[in-house]
Amino acid sequence: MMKDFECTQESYAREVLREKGLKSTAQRLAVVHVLHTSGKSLSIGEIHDRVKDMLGATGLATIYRTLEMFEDLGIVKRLHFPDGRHGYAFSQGEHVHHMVCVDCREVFDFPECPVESFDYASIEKQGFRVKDHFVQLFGQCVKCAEAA
Amino acid sequence: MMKDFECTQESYAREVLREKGLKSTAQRLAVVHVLHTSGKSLSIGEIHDRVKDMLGATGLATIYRTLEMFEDLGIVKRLHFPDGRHGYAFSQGEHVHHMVCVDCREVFDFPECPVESFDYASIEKQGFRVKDHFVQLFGQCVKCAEAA
DNA sequence: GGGCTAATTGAAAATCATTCTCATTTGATA
DNA sequence: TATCAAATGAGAATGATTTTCAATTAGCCC
Repeated sequence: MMKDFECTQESYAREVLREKGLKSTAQRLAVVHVLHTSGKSLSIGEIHDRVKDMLGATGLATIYRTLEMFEDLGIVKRLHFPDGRHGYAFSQGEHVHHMVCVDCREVFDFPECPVESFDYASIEKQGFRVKDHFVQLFGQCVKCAEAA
Repeated sequence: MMKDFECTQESYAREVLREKGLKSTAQRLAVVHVLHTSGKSLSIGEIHDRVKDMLGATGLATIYRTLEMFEDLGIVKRLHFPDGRHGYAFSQGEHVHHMVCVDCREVFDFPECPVESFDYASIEKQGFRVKDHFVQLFGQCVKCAEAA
């Protein structure tokens, strides 16, 4: 049973999945849909709930499996919150960092990478080879600032 | 019972604790000692094991409580690994970021902050007020590169 | 369109991580 | 040294994540 909530992001996901020989299941597309339409980052539980709203009974394990796979594929980005919890946000594969409103958890992208232009000289002097980086800004968005 | 494994880092911790009216217990100082002497970041379980080696029976909950407190006090830094696990590393309060060897988990500091010099203009145009940031580099250290 | 097959899923159990509770112990202060 | 709030240990409780396995389904070939 394949629902018709198709949009650009879902087509993109289908594409990536097919390239890797993975199946475009209703559950996987629903996860993309939920993340994409929400605008803000969501917890596993929130994603699970919304997918259940769309599809009916859905296993929590499937959500975990899907998100892990999507993270590997670069379709979603896992965010680390200061309190240790995780959030997930849609991400179309480009190199983007995120700033998260600590109040409403909405996610804003910023495409300029502060680390990319950074001079690694002192680090590489120590022989450390940088392969990846994680950057995330925390703060308050306009709406939450006004509400306060 | 107060063991005598005192060093600069433990004195520093004592200081911070006293300033806040908190007690310098054997367990707390042992956590500082373990993190400081290890050089690399440790998981909660590793810290627990090493503290037990020093002090004998110690509750895991105490380790959790201590690390949370130390993080608030700026004495330890919690690291987020790509696989979702957490590591803890000693940090003497200054603004420092970390690069972590993904093989041996050793932690290296880099005091220059790539985000500090970053131009927030495009972000602040959106009204987002940045309050904090998390930056972490992943890569391979000399030793692990040579071993490979 | 129907059948085949490997990939995927749901449900529940298992595991692992974290927090809570509360009786007991201990560090700091006088 | 006595006092007392703060801190601890042990284990239970909770929460998060992973595993297992039988049942289902997407993608493919005809």
